[in-house]
Order: sequence, then structure tokens, then C-alpha cells
Amino acid sequence: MTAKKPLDRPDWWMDLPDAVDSRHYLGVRDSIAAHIHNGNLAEGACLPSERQLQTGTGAARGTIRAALFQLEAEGLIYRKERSGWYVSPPPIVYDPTRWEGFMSYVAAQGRTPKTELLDARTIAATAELAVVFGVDMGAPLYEIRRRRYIDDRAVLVETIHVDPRLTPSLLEHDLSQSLTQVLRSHYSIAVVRNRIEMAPCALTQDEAVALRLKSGLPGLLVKRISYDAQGRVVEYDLEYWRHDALKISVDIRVGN
Amino acid sequence: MTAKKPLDRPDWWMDLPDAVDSRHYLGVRDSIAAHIHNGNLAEGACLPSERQLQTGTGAARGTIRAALFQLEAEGLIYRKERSGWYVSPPPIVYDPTRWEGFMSYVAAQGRTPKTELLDARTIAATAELAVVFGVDMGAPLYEIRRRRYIDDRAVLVETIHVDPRLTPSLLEHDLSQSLTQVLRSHYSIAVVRNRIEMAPCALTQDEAVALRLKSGLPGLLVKRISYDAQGRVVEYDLEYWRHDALKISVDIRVGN
DNA sequence: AAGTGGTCTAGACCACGCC
DNA sequence: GCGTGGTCTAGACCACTTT
Repeated sequence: MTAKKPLDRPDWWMDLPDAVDSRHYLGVRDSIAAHIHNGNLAEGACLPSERQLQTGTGAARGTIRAALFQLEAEGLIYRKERSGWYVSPPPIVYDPTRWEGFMSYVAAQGRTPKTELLDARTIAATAELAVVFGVDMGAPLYEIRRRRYIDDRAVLVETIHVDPRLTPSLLEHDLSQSLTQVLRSHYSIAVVRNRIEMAPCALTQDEAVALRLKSGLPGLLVKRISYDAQGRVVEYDLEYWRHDALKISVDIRVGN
Repeated sequence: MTAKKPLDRPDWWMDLPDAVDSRHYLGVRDSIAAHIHNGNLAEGACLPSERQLQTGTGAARGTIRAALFQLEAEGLIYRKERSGWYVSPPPIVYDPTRWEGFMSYVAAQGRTPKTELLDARTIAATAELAVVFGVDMGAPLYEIRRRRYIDDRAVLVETIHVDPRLTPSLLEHDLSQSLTQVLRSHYSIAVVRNRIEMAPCALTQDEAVALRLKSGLPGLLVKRISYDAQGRVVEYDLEYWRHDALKISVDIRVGN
């Protein structure tokens, strides 16, 4: 009689520190959070379905969902569209002052980075790009779109623009590896200055689809412009991150 | 007959670029967003009430709210508990590598900073604090709680810890001003190094109340440890920001 | 085909801000 | 005391993922 009970919550579900009112969404939230913290729900694990979570609580599905949204905003869980809710892995720590690329700093934290090339082509500079690169509108630029993973979970999509005058035939190289690497080894270009901006944003259609997220979910936009020793723009990168995948850490000496 | 129509939306409401399906929450979202961008809803303005937004659309209140939550996550609007929804002011730009305090960088961006002292006292070091300051557990530390405003909107609450051995009688000074300033002018302490961490978080009861927000809303946690020339911890600061009030910008030269 | 989340409706009552 | 948002119920149907 230990047969599967597909429509019930798992057996351990009631092992809570109890004392939470699971008719209220914050109570439901606390109860799920407790299961995450005590290890019943491990990192990456799939939560019981929303309808399963209802059973026994007398709560409406809307109440359960309110709790799940809450946990999502806190970064504890995330969802795969129409598949389920999962426990979030810990965020990667990003230090904008250290200039190593994604591949190195993810690996340095014991995680597994992966890059997937989505698209690489030559485009005509838009007004905005023309300003950034100091070229005429319509001038040719390389545009590279990539998706990057940590431990096989897609965490960001990026669009990189590069000036072909600095890096002729760039697109012929392997772009699913560290671009920093390619620039250094094939073009002897070293980045000496970075301008970085980060702000919360909403993921639009394109990014959301690429990350397999629901369009409109909050994300983090990281904009980076890299310059070489001559002050030329080497790389203009727009990264759209899942909001729960990144944590910023900076260690700086104050000039003075 | 231009009397107030308290249960209707404002007259300009229908001047949309239309073509949005306002029975769906993303349509409602787009329509409100359009009003914000075209200036019908100015910065700081109060939106029509949820029930007013329903009128004429045939949408349920839940649908309207879904749209409002969406805009909130994107940082376009915020709410005051049980008072209403408001258009967010632009975020302040924070550059962790420049070491001026809150008062200076807010003012430098043409906004009006304000600091309010909530509490200042001597406490016994907890285990965590003892590690940070390299003192014994139970050793005395100053604890300062402040709330800070931009243009009269509360944007963060912070808890600062300071070692009294470095700054004896600190609590007797005016703590509603720049602490950086006080440390420099009264104790000749200069910060030469900062360690900063930032991560999304949920605002707990205390912080939420202090910011007049709903408990559990997403926020941004900024943790800062400042060191003097001798490597001593000068200040340990935990700041809880409204998630929409801050944007990060860094400009760095790469050492090498 | 079954199960999941995604969305929506149409009510209801409550706690609190504001006047 | 009125209006606001805050919460909740109890359905329903859809679009997609998964098996």
C-alpha cells in the first residue's frame, strides 16, 4: 500500500515546524520556505504541483499561487513554464571590478558554465550603436547573440556588438567560448576599462523565450562597454539575467 | 456638469495608442505603461483606483491587479499600503567604486536626500558581528538604525555597526547627517577600502514597516564593510533598499 | 492523453489610510 | 465613515509540457 499517491503531497510534507496558518498565503509561503531550508526540498528539486499543495489546506489555488509568487520574488524558487516550480540554486557572485569573463568566474565558484551561440552576423549600426562606437549610422558592426548556462540552467541571454575594424573576421572564430579569450589571443586586444550598468528590468518576449521564462518576469539588465588602451570601444554587451541568478560583490580600494 | 466623477477613470484615459486588449492583464499593463510614458501619468502621480481601472474594460479586479503587480516588478509603479498606486521616480545611480556617502551622491544627481535617525545604542556583539569586527562575542558595539529618503520618499533603512574603540562617544554626535563626514571630521578616520555585496531579497516585517511597504515585497540588500588604512573595520552597514530606487553603475580601469 | 501552470471571472470580507 | 488596497474563495477554460 505504499503505492504512489499522485494527487497528494509527499509524505514528509506535514513534518513542518508547524504553527503556521496555511490558509493564508504568507503561511503557505513560510511552510514551503521551511521545507526548502530543512532540506526536504533540495536545490533544483521540483515542488509538488499547485493543486497538490492545496490538498488538505482548504486554500484556494489563488492563495497557493500568491505564496509561490512571493517565493519567486525572493529568489527561493523559480518556474519552468507549464512544467512546474523548482528550488533555486544559489546565485553566482559577480564582481564587476575583476575582469574575467563569465566562463572563468562561474568556474571559479565551482559551477559549470556553458555558452551557446544563438546568432552571429553583420548588421548596420543603429542610431544608438553609432553613438556608442563613434561610427556613422549604418556602418557595419558584428552582432552576436548568445545564451549562457550555469549547471545547465539558462541564466542569461546577451547581445554583443563589436566593431569589425578592430576585429576583422571575428565571426569566423568559435564564438561559443570566452570572447575575452578570442580577442586576446587572435587580435591581441586587451580590455583596460569597463563601464557597467545594472538595473532591474522586465524580460521582454525575446529574452523570456530564450530563457524559457514567462515574458514579463523581472530580470536584471547588465550593460557593459569595454575599452582598449586607446579608448576604443572593444565590446558593447547587453546581458539579460534571470533575477535570481546573480549577486554582486565588489572589493575596492578608495582612490585618495 | 464638469462635476467630479469619482468612480470613473480620468477623461484622458481613453487617449491611448489603443490596439491593446484590455481584457488581458498584459494589455492592461501596456495601457497603463503607455500613460506613464506619454506623460498622462506623471512621476509621483497617483493612479486611478483598481476599481476605477476596471470600469468599462469588463476585466475582473484580479486581472487589473495582475497588471499592477507586473508594473511594480518592473519598477514603473509602487504602492503605498492601502493608499494607492503611484508612478515611480527614476532610480538613483549608485557607483560602489566612488566613495562618497548617500548624502553626496543623491545630491549630485539633483535629488534631495534626507536621513532620519531611528535608533542609536550600544549593544553586545553577536556571533556574526564578532567575526566581522574581530572582537569577542558580547563586546560592546554601537548600533545605529536610520531611514533615508530621496525627495521625501523613504528608499532605504539601514543598520550600521561601529566599533567604539575606534570612535568613542560616537552616539553623542549628530547621526542624522553623513556618517562619513562625522568619522572624518571628529575622528580623522578615512575609509580606504570597501567591501560591498548586493543581492535581491524580500523585505521582512521590520524593514517593510519602516519603508511603509507591504512586508515580503522584493527589495535590494546592500551590505558594506569599510576599512581604514590599518585594515580595521570602520563601519559595517546593512542597507535594505526598495528594489526600484537603485541602479548600479561602475566605471573601472582593469588593473593589468 | 494527462497533468501542469497561466489566466480569468465574480463575487466577498477585512484592515487600514485619509478626511 | 468612506474608499483604498489586501486577501480569499470557487469555480472555469486554455496552452503548453510531459509521458
